[in-house]
Amino acid sequence: MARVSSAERRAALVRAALRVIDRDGVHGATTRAIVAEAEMSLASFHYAFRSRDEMIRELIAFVVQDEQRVSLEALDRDADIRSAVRAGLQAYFDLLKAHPSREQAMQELVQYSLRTPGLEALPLAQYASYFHTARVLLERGAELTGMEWTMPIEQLARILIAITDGLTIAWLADRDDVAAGRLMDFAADTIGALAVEMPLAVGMPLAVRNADAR
Amino acid sequence: MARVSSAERRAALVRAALRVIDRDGVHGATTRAIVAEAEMSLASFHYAFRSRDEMIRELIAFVVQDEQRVSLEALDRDADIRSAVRAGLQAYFDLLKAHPSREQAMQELVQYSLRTPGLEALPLAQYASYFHTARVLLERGAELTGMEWTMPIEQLARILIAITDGLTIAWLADRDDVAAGRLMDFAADTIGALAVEMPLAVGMPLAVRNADAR
DNA sequence: ACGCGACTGGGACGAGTGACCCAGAGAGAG
DNA sequence: CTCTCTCTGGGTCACTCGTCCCAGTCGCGT
Repeated sequence: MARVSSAERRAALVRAALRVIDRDGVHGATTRAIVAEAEMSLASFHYAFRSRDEMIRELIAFVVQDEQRVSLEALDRDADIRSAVRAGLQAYFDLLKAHPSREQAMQELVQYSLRTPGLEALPLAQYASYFHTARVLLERGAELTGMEWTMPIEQLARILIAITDGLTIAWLADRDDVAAGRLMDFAADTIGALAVEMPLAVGMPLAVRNADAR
Repeated sequence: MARVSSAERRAALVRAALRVIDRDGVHGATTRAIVAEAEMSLASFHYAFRSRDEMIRELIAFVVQDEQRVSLEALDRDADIRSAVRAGLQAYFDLLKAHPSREQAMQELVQYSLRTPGLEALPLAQYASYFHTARVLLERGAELTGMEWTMPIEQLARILIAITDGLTIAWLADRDDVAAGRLMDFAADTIGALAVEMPLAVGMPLAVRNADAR
């Protein structure tokens, strides 16, 4: 094995652990499975990390940051807010269909953290990040379509995350694409109905504003 | 240990396993932990069950049946459908607050089954049962308040379950009672708005037509 | 070029794990 | 009462787990 810095090794181990978790679940992410995936020796693991939990902690931080990045990139700019929300949900759902075990792993990580002494605080941060991301998405979506929300955006963000989570679990259980589609339709209709046209600013017609919003 | 029938022993072990899972999670439900909780010997476990997985299988069947019973008993008969839905959600949320780890365990069981060869089909049955229960609750709720649903009840049931699951995960992560309350308010408003007064009718043509529409 | 210290590989340890086995206890049938 | 068959207790097996140790190695600064 080539000699690399401890920091690089930590990152490589976290990436390898993610692949293992994706494939075999959190339970299957043993130190041996991880170092095998990373093609390292067991000793390298404990040279880079004090313990497995320390690695899990770093892994969760990485995942949270990564999810935030991905979903912010996926923001769609559709004609109306209802379509924008629907497209956003569809984008997530396509991701779920493409990598079901990855999304399942995210939920497993929450469960695992909640059960593991010393890691109880991580889910709080994880969900704070989710809510923040949802909030940013909703804000940008409204901005791009010239609308504004009639409900505090924190509440909207929580609704969106709840529906996304619920959609995920149910779909993982029964893989019913049609039902998932209907659920997303409903969510988009409902959330879309909570936006109203932004009052016209002085000297700024709607068409212009829409054009600028790109 | 007293001599009891194999069937009783199976039931006792399942109940003990549920207590262990409630306390320590699915991961902590080892055969030894379960027999210790049930105050039996390890041999009794493998006399009653061929394997741990066989016990888990029976446990999930028991849990699904039990949840259905409990939620059907909790049906409230409030003045209007919106309040009825809100009260139902609150009843569930109170249960969640009283036994957080039990609801977490239910989700862990889904994740575990999805990851365990031979148990992949169980979540499908579990969610079919959830949807059925939600459906019955919605039907009875509408009936008691003299309303009828303007959306196919299967879709409504899935919405209700999704929101409940999403509510559960988020609350388990951040324990924000106020936000959970607002989410339930929103769900009740939204779902309540999908019911209309049942037309008084000799022979009730609309209701009959709706019933046929299945 | 060379020594030092960061890094690696293989092996080992102790605690658990699910599964299994067998001698024997004891309740119920005859 | 005695026989039979279900059920029990304790012990054991093979295996996996996280963690640790130590001899050796190789890059880097001097």
